[in-house]
Amino acid sequence: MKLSKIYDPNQFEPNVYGLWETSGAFAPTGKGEPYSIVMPPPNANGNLHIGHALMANLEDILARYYRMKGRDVAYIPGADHAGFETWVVYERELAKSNQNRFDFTREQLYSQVWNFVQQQRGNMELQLRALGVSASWGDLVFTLDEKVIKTVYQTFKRLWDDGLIYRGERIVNYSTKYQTSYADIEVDHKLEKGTLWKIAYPSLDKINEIIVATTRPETMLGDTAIAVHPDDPRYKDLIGTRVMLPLTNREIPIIADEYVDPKFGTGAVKITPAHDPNDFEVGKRHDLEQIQVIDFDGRMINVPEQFMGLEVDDARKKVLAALEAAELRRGEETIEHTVGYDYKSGLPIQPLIKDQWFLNVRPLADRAKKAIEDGDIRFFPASKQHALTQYYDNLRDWNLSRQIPWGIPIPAFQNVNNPDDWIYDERVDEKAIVVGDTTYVREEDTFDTWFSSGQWPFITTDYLEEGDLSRFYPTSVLETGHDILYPWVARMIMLGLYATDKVPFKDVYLHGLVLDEHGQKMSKSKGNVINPMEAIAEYGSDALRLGLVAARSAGQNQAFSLSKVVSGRNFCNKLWNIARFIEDKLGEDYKPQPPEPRSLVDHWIIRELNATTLDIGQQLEGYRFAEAGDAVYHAIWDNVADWFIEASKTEDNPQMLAWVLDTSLKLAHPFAPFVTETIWQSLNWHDDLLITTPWPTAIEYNVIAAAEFKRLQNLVIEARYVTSELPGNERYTLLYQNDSLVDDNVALIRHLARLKDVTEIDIPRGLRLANSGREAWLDVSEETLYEHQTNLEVRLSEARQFVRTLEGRLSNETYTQKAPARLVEESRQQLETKKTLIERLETELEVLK
RNA sequence: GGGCGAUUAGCUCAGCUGGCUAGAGCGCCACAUUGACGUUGUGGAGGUCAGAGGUUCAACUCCUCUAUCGCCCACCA
Repeated sequence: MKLSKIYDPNQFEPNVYGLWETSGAFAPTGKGEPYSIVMPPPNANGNLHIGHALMANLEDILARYYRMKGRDVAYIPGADHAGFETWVVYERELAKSNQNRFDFTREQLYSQVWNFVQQQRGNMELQLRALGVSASWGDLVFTLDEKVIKTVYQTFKRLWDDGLIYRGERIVNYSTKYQTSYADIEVDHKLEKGTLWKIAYPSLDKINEIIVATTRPETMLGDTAIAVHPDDPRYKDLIGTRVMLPLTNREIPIIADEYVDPKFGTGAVKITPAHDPNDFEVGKRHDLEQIQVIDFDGRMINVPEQFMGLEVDDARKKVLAALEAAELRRGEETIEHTVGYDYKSGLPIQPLIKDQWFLNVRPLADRAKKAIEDGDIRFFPASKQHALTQYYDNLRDWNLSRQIPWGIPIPAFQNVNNPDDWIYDERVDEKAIVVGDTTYVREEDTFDTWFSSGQWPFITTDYLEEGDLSRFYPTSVLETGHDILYPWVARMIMLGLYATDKVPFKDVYLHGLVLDEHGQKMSKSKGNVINPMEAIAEYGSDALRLGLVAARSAGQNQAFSLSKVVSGRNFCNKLWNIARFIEDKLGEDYKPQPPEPRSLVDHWIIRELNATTLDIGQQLEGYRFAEAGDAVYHAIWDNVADWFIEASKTEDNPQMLAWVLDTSLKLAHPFAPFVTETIWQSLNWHDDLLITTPWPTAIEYNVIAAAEFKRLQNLVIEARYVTSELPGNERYTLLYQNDSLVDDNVALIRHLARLKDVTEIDIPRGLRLANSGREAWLDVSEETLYEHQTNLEVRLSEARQFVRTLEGRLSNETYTQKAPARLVEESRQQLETKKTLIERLETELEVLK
C-alpha cells in the first residue's frame, strides 16, 4: 500500500475503530491476570467536554498498555442518567412549553425524561469512539439499568436492616429554585461581605430591650427564642424572662445555651429552629417550637399579612423597613461570612426542615478511613489520601432523598394511619400497597445519584452475583477528576467496603481540571472552550490525545492549548513518514525475518529502544503519563528518525528497519492508537492487529558496538556545531589520523555531518575537533581559522571554569570520603577529559599565534 | 477556622528515593534545503530553580520562616 505524503487522520480513524470493534479486541479475553478499569460514566444525554477527553485518554492508555502486556483487560464503559443534571435540562424544556413538573405524575415525568435521554443517547458513546476508547461496549452499564436498581435496593435494604437508615426531620440544604434538597457536598460555600444587623427585641413591659445580631433579619419572623451564653454577665439576669418578638405579637423566651459565643455580635442570638441548623439543635435542646416562615418555593409563609408570599430578598427589605419604622434598629456592621449557594442555580440555599432519609455514615466512614490509612488503596497524587482521611472524620449523616422524579425511587412506604411506620418494599410502581390489612403509600422521593453511583464498581462487575466480570473486582485503578474525590470516590470506598468487604479499587488516579492556555477555567461565557470533537475533526484523535497527555501530572489543574495538539499532529506525521520511508525501502515483497544487527547504529538503536520500552512501562505503572508520552516522543523522533533512519541511509539492513518500525509502532500505540494501527495495517508483513500485539521485549545487542556509535555521534555533533559556527555555508572535509572507528564509518560520518569528504592524513592541519576526543580536524583555510579564534577562546575558558569546579570538589576531603565512590570516580574522569581538551585547545591557539 | 497545592527559560510544564556544567514542548534567532517528512533538518540564544535561613561533603530536591497565587473542606448568628 502506497502512503500519501502527509498523514490525514480523518481518512483512517473511523475505519480503524470499526476494525478494532468488530474484531472483538476490546472484550476481556479470559486469559492472563485481570486488569480492570471502570469508566466514570459520562452523562448519557450530553456531549463530551475536554475533561472527558482527558479521562478517556488516560484510561485508554492504561487499557491498551496492559492489554499489550498480556493482561486480561476489562475496560467497562458506562452511561449516567445524571439525575439532577438531566432533570435541570428537562425542566427547562418543560418551561419552554409553559409547563412544569406539577402538571404530571411521577410516572409520566419519568417516562418523558427516559424518552428524552434515549433520543440524545448514543451521541456520547460515538464521541468516546472518536476518542479511540478501547472499552468493552458489550459490558456497558446505564445507571438506570435493571441490575443497577436491583443492587441499589439490595444495599439499601441491608443498610435499613442494619439500622443505618433512618428517616428524620432535619434542617436540609434546600434549593427553592429546583425544589429539592441537596447533600452537604452540593452546596457551594462562598466567603463574602455581608451585613450584620442589630435589632432590639423589647421586654414585655417595654422598659428594657435585648439586642440581637443577625445576617438574615427576615427569619426573625420565625424566631422562637433568644439565646445567650449561660455565663454571660450582661444577660445573666434576663435568662428565663420573656421578650416580645417585634412585628408579631408573639412572646419568646430568653434561654441559656453554651452554643452562643459571647464575643460575637451582641452575645445574644435569635433562635429560628426551622431555618438554621444550629438553631435547630438549640431548639431541640430547649424544646422550642419550629415555625417555618420560608416555604419550599422560596416565599414567606406563616408570617404577618404584610410579609405573606414575599420572596426572601423582598421580605428582608420589608422587615428592615418595618423595624426602622418601629424604631427597633440598633445599627449594623459589615462582616465577612460564608453563604451557601445552590451549585447549580447560583441562588442562595435555604436551610429548611424536611423529613428525609438519612444514612448514618459513621460506621462506614470509620471503616473506609481505616482502609486508606492501612494503605489498601494507593492514591495518585498521594496527598489525597490525607485529604480523604480528614473528610471521613468530619462527614455527617448523608441525606439520601431528592425531590426530583428522574432517579431511582426510594423503595419505602408509609402507613396511612401512622406516619412513623415505614416499611421497605420494592413495588415502587404502585402508589399504595396493602400489607396485612394496612395500607401504605409510597415515598415519592428518589435517591441521591451518588448513592447509586457509589456502588458502581461492584455493580458493573456483577460482583455480588458472581457474574463473568466478577473476577475484575476490585478494579485495578479508578481514574477520575479530583473534583469528585469527595462526592464519588469517598462514597464508593464506603459502600464498596460495606457491600463487598473489599476496597473497590487498588489505585486511585485523580486528574486535574483542563484549563485554557493561560490557566483560566474554560467556560462558555469566556469563549475559551476547546471542544474535543472539533479538535479531532481538525487535527485527528491521536493529536488531541498526545496534546492532552503532554505536561500533565496527577491532581493538578493544568493549562492546555491547541499548540500541544499541533505538536501531537506533527508527531503522527513524523511516524507516518518514518513508515513511508521504511516501506519504500523494503519494497512490496519484503518477507519478515528476525533482526540481525550489523552496523554500530543497529546495535545502538536496539539499546535505545530496549531502554525506552522499559522506561515507558515504569512510567505508566507509576501513572506518569506525560513522562511516558515524552519518552515515546523522543525515542521515535530523535533516536529513530534523526539518527537511526539517517544512518541507515548509508547501509542496507531491511530486517533492522522492519524491527525498528514495528517496535516504534508498538511503543507509540497506547498514546496514538489510530495512526499506529493504520500504519500496521499497511505493512504487508502483518496480518494481525496492533492493538492485540504483545508489547516489545528486549532483544540482544552488542554493548561495545552501541557505545561506539555513541562516540561517532559525539564526533558528528561536534563537526556540525563547529561547521555552523564557521562563516559561510561551505562544506568541509573531515581529516583524521590513526582512527579505525572513523575509518570504518566514512560514508556514515560524511552523511550525518554533511561533510564534503572524510580523509585520512599524515600531518594534522585545519581546525581541531577537540571535544570529540579523537584525532580529527576540519579542513578549513587559515583565514577561517583566524576568524574562528575567539570561539576557541570561549570554549577554552568554559573548560577551564569547569576544571576549577571539579578540582575544588575533588580537593575537598569530606567529599572524597563521604560521597559514593562512583561519583568521585566520575568526577576524576571528567577532570581528565577536560584537561586533555584544554591542552588541545591551547595547542590549537598556539598555532594561530 | 482547618487542610492542600503551586512559585524552575518569553509561554506551558518535567525534574520520581538529595549527586550529570538544571531539562522538554511551543515560541524566538541563524543556517540548510525540498527523493521519508517544511506538520522538515542542523545549530544557537535564553534560567542568581520566588526570597531568607538551616541540615549535608553535596539542596531545584529535605527542614523552618516569609511573600505571592490558586484550590478544597467547614452549620458560628
